[in-house]
Amino acid sequence: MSKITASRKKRNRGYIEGYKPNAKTRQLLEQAQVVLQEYRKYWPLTCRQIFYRMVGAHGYDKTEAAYGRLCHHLANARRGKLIPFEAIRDDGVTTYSLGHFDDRDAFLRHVRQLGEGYTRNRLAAQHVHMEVWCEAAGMLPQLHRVAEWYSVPVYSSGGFDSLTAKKRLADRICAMEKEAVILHLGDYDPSGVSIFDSVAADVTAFVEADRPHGLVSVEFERVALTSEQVHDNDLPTAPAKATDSRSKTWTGGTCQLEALPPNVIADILEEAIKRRINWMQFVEDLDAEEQDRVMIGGLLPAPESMGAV
DNA sequence: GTCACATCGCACCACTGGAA
DNA sequence: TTCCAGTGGTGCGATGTGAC
Repeated sequence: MSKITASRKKRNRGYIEGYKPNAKTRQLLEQAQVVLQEYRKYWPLTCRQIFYRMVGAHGYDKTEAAYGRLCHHLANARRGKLIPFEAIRDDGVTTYSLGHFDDRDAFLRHVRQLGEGYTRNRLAAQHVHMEVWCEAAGMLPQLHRVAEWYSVPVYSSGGFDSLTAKKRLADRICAMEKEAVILHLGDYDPSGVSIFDSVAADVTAFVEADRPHGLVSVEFERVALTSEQVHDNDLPTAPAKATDSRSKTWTGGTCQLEALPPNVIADILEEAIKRRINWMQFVEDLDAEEQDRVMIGGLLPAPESMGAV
């Protein structure tokens, strides 16, 4: 019978108690903490965003090895409680939540909360339907915070490549029976631009084939990242990979979306949404929403009927 | 020569695990 | 602590293969 022996070094599991990084790592983590504090409002940041801010603000090496090193230390620092878990987003988890309740009172409380937080779909009466699609799934929470006020849904382009997702998008647009605008945020590189163009062509073809009438159309707007934004923000670029077949027709450098500071991305997106909004209609909807909320409040179960809340 | 289909290597991202 | 190779799922363009 073989004897199981402990390996020379065990991988970190759970929290790292008494985490004491060496001086060089400590300096790296301090820089990361500065970036996290600077953009506290935009948490959670992705590792890529922290990386690019460190490249820009602290002269950190812009290499894949340096990025890997940073990810490694950020993971340890979170296990070591030096950096809060909620500061960084690195998950790709898909969740199926259950619409189940502990008991009747829990259900009634839920209904009351829903009513109190009632929000109208502020896009429903607009002449144009909008959606935001982003290549980096980790940035969705930041983009959602901007788009939520306008009832603009945010999607990850992880599924943008999928034929099913493209058909579903076309179906949604046809069902809306009005103009649609897809605001896209992605890297400035041959693959990113090529995928954007092919998706735009594919969805447009589906919409044109299936639309109920000629007023239904779709426009794809590349909100970020553009060559102008790379230039205007003096972003760090890298040459296009020679191994990528699409690089042959590409001129100039490439740049990751995360190289743009979170506040700049938020401003760019908000400006793109605002440009399409009919403000008179928007204000009318806000007024109607308030009236709806009062009316719904009167229909909700009284707090005393739900036991202790 | 043309077409359809298959295959290949690549991109994306945040790790993970093993070795040094 | 650092480095390297690998993982997951999908679509891209380029190239190869076979049928007509």
